[in-house]
Amino acid sequence: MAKDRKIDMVILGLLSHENLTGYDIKKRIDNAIGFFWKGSFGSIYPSLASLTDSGSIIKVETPDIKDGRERILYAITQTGKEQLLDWLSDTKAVNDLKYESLLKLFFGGVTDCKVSINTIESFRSEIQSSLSILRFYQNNLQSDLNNNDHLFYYLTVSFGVETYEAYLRWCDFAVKILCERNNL
Amino acid sequence: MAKDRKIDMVILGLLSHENLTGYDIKKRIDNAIGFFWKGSFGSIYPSLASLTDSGSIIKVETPDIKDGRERILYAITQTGKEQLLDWLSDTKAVNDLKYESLLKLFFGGVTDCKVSINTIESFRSEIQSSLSILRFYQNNLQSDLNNNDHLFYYLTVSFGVETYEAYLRWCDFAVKILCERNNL
DNA sequence: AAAGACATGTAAAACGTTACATGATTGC
DNA sequence: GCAATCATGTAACGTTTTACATGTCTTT
Repeated sequence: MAKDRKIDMVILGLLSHENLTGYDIKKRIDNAIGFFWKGSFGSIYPSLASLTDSGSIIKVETPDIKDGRERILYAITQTGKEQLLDWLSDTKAVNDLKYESLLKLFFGGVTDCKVSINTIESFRSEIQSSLSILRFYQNNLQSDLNNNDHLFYYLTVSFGVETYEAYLRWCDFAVKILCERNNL
Repeated sequence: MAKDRKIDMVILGLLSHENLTGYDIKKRIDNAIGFFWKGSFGSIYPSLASLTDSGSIIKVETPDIKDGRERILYAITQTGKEQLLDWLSDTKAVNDLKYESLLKLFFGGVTDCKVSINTIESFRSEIQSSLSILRFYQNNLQSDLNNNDHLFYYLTVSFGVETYEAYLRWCDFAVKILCERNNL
């Protein structure tokens, strides 16, 4: 047990706030932590099954099954909480970047400079739209930092804002250098 | 063919600069692009084999085999160059972050605030040591930006410096907020 | 003599995504 | 009525890491 599959920890973490269905969990991942963590149904449902088997979470009855729609609500158990706390208190963490845009830029020397500029511009516009969303969240969260959950959400969103702003500064810098270089 | 396996593109890109062995490629990945891309021998050697099969690269003779050590030098072919250029000119790129430190922080509400501060401090020291190395590279590269390869290397390293500095600013900010909150 | 770097490669395991399969409900 | 969303789940596929296996050369 305790293979420490990361998706397990994500689910335990989310369930430590509130009871959720698999579908809810997917939405939470996409909305709240999507900019630094991903998760698909294909990994969520199997994880829910194995966490249930190991007693880290349990299925709870939904008192208001108003429709014929299947809906399985999960709750974290004491075992699950302990597992989560163990993971949280371990300072070692894997932080991994896979930036294909940078990879393309790194090899930009073999091709026309405009290709690299396109790569950067494409990256920039992607970041810009994500940044707008993050700023929106940041503003909303800022107004209620006394709520402990909001505080931690706010801190991670602030990480996103700070780094995305840095990305944009770098985009300006890189494009400027490339243009100067090629008299564009 | 042309499954566009990313490791294939990394190898083609590196070979577009100079002929290399699998072992060399591993070192280049670790040193030059390690902060935003990873690769292991277990993916490099199979990729070299399949790229050779598809005619994207070829084995070249090493004229100075001075020792009994096995050493296979690879070179990129015209086919390989075209493949690389196709990939480079495609603006769509997958940029993926997996930050376990942020994940832990996000769930920090369930545990003692000091645990979260430890997580951040651990992240900070990791970033700090990487940043020193990146700054060292940045300075070295800056002195010879007329070399085109150096220019693109410099740009990616600058990305690292800019973002790592942003990370550190955020660490200060986050720790400060958490301390204020808990009168630490 | 031993440790560590050089050098190639394979096999197993882990992990995750994509696509598929199924079906109900809600909003337009 | 139709599209979108809600909702769960499986299977195939692909990629990558880890560990193993083997052997040489260089430095201490």
